[in-house]
Amino acid sequence: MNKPVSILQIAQAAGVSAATVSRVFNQPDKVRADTREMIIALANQHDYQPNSAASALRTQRSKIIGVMLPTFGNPVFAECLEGIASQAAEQGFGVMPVTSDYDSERETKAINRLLAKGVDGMVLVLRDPTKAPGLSQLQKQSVPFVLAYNQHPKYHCVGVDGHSEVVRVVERLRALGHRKIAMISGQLSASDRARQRYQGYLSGMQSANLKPLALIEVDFIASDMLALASLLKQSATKRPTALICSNDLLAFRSLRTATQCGLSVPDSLSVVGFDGIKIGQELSPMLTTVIQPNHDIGQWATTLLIQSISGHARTQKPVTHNLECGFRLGETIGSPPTNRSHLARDVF
Amino acid sequence: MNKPVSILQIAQAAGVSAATVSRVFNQPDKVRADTREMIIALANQHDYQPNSAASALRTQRSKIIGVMLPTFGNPVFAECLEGIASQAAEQGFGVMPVTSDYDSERETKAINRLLAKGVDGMVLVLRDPTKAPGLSQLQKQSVPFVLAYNQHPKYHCVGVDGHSEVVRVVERLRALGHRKIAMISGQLSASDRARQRYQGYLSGMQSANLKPLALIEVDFIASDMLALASLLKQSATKRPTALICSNDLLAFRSLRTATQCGLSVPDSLSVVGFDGIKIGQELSPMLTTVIQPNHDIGQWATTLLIQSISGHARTQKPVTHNLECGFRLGETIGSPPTNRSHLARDVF
DNA sequence: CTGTTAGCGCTTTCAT
DNA sequence: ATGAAAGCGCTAACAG
Repeated sequence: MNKPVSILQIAQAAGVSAATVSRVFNQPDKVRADTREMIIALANQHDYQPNSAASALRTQRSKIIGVMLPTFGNPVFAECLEGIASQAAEQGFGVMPVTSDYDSERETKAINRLLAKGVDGMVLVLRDPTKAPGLSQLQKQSVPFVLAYNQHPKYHCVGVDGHSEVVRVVERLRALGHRKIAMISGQLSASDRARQRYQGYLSGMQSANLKPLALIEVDFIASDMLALASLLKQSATKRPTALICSNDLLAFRSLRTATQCGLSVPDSLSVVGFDGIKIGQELSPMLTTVIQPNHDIGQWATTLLIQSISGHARTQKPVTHNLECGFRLGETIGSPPTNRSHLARDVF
Repeated sequence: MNKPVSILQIAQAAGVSAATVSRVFNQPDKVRADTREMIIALANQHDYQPNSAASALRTQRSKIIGVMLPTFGNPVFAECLEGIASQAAEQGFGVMPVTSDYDSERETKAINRLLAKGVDGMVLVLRDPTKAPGLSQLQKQSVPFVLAYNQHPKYHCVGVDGHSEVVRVVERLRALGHRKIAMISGQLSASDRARQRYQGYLSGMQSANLKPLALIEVDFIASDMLALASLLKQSATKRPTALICSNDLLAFRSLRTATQCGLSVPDSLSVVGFDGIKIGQELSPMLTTVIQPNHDIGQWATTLLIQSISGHARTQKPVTHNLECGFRLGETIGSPPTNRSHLARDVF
């Protein structure tokens, strides 16, 4: 239980005052080169590290960024967190993440825990930015924050334009010849992302001059894909030929459901995901999906946040960054079965 | 930029000393009930939160736990982190995670960053506990730590007994009739977990009176599964009938490789994973795998760590907890193809 | 049960 | 370029 070295010991060993040692770490140019190097050498030699609590107390900055995500289990957020953490580390910040499990009440509690830990700012992935009580708390205490994957004109946001991405997916499917394109989503009420993607589906269908089909809304937690199953069990002329999934996890489930219904992908059903989580490309068939730049979203959000914290452009206007998505052309989409080939298959 | 309320303001508002307010938060029973409640009311009313930096400075405890993982992207560690974070939160601790990306040098740097942030202790997932330079640093500064998923007699460890779990897998496969059972793994040199599992394979084969096949060692980062592919392309009588994968990610790849080689699973090849990541059960075929209690591993490690931090049983002997694994009987294993059915297929 | 007192280690004017 | 001094907000003896 040996005590760590303090700035004073280094100062004494160097024959200077504590102030000088402090400057070496915080404003190196204000110290003559040779003294600086001597002090650095001494510091290394003694394993000296400035005490973060003392520095935080004095400067009123913890150099810690709070992060709230729905869960670490979804690779989307895990990758995002990686982006946040690496960018933060680069700038000398640590990261303190908490999860809300997609639950509004927990969001509020989580934000408060972060606040109690004295974070300098937060990156938040909210269920719904229009009704998040925690935010007012942040504003009252004027703690900077940036939303990730959310959209809201009044706050800093970093994410993707889910709307137009889904429009493009519809276009692609249309180009392949699909006309009966359905969408499956988690509960729309549970996230603005899901709503945005669904809106994209509607617009896309309209632009493509196709009739949108009823949304298949499933409880994300429960693994019941019954609605989809009963849809897929309809005759080939009635069921959709393509399915747009609001996220990759749902796409995996849909793939499995299709298999269980005896439909082969992509011959009898095309499936497209949204998220681009890496595991999708390891599977057979490889998932076709919209690839979100999760890591970059985290990085950008962090950069933006640290700018806010540092006070550059204070009382700045809210900024929204929508990053470009990629597209993985996997093995789960193809042309829709024609009547002929369909009949042929039945005969066979 | 309104200043947060300090303990002094609450004290004045309540007509007591700062010490009393402090006691309300730290040793509530030492304060008369009515004064305590009055103070709590006042604190809430003013949104008072004890300043964590000040408290950390004074007590020399940050109430933050450092966590080092290879990556957040692997659901195994993401789930573990969730366990750590929830347990930590329960005990009033925050968590500060960093990733090492399976790289020894980064491990050392990451540990130092955590140290610089003044964490009270760490949960570590190391590449190899026998040669981790960072650990000596921790011991020198007597910062408590617990290893997760690693095994080492000299340190606190929480994990699973990969050895005997794999032995059991071999037994299962043997019971199904398999005799040519191969194992595929990431680089053994890259983790003691991989080595432990491989040893389990060897023991298991020996006990089952089977001849172990050469380990298929793949570079985990590169996606080359060539070695496996060439093995699977051999004639049915030469190639293995079952494949034990050292982790689930490898299992997914193996499944894909098998498909690409024209082998159907489980008819022509049985595949077993290790990890039990959740997505495995959403796929078709559902992955058969050993389920590690990742969340519990995180929880236990954290509990143990906080005990060490709190100084209960100081200079205690190192403890190792190996938690029980589960088993998911998915759709990727079955009896090996018999000669008869094999010939039949060839003829067809 | 409550108050007084003395710092925890660092940063930052303000001098020199 | 460097030093002296004050104090960030809180907690833990020690008194009473």
